[in-house]
Amino acid sequence: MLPEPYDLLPTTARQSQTIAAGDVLFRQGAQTRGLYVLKTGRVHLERVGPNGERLIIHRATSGTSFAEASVFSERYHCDAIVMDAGALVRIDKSAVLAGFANPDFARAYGRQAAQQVQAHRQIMEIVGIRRAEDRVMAGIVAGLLDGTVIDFAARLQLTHEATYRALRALVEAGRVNNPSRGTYRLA
Amino acid sequence: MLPEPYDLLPTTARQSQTIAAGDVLFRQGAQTRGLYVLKTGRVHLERVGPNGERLIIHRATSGTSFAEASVFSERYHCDAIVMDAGALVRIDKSAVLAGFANPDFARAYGRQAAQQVQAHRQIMEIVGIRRAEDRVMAGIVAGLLDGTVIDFAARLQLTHEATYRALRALVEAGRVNNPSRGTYRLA
DNA sequence: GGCAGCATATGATTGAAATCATATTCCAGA
DNA sequence: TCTGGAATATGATTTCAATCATATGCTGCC
Repeated sequence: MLPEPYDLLPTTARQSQTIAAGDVLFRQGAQTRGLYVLKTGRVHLERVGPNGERLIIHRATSGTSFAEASVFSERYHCDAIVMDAGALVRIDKSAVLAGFANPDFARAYGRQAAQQVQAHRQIMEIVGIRRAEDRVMAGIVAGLLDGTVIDFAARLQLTHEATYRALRALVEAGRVNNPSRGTYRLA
Repeated sequence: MLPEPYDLLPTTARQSQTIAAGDVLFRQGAQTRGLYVLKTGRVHLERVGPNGERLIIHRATSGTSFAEASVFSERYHCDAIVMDAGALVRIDKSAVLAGFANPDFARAYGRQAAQQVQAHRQIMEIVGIRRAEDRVMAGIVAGLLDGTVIDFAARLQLTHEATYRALRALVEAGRVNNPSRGTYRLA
């Protein structure tokens, strides 16, 4: 099943496909066809700067959508390159645009987008905290430590080593519990 | 005038007010009334963690909206505290929800939100670059250096000193031009 | 015109996270 | 059951951005 809000669009709007490493989904300047929901694999969005510098705009991971803004644009403004093989669903631009005439879809879209913006703002606030220990603490308070410590570290823009050290310091300070190897929660 | 997409809502949905430092716009747990567009001043959104830790969720600045997700929620999930005096417009939750029945508003909302998500993702990618010089270069390529260097540094989550040094290094490496004091562009 | 405040700019020092290295535990799968 | 890979964990060293300090140019305003 597709994640919200795209599950509300007609099934005819979806095109599933498998992707192989190195595949190019679209290129900067190409006519937009729609957005993508990545089921598995990894996709990088890259833009080439005026002087040829390659700049990674976004790394899409399993279960997330990307190129949403292309729905409102004539041309893609970056390249989409498959890093790891997987599968995805393309969702037609026209179906999304038409979907906004359906208040249920529109509200679901709005809710989803607003929550995503909120989450991004919060992560950016947390990433702005300089001290690794404070950053890790804030990350835990924000509930960002759900999967592995390594994933958590990546979200915090810290190395996993620095994150492990900060976690240990927090445990030693009694601010965090470490009931078992690899699990941490607020004290 | 209100920024997109809220300019499309009936004027009856807006309530302007001035705000003083220390004012509390809403508290965590309070019934949601709507979102806010900040005209001038500064507002912090803060959440209190389970053990009483104060965590800044977001710093709203002039010309931006905040608490958009409250429209889809019964209760505010954070406190909104005025840091610097200014003025804002509150936009009724019910008017926004009703607005989604208008495809023009819905699409404008969708476009605005999608672009914001895109911008956030890009900034997060850039902030993830470790070397100050590379980060500053990426920031310039992304067009983030429009205002002052100090603002630019804040967006990059760097100190302005580190940013000035990186800029000078880039100028010396011939990758960036510094036509006049305080102005930098790609070489 | 002079002063206050801010952005720009750079030097010196410090500190903390990155990096490099290594060991252990856990789990999946041959 | 053995093996390989990944996550967890921590030590040693290095690097580079933060911090502290200071100077200058620019602008607004009294």
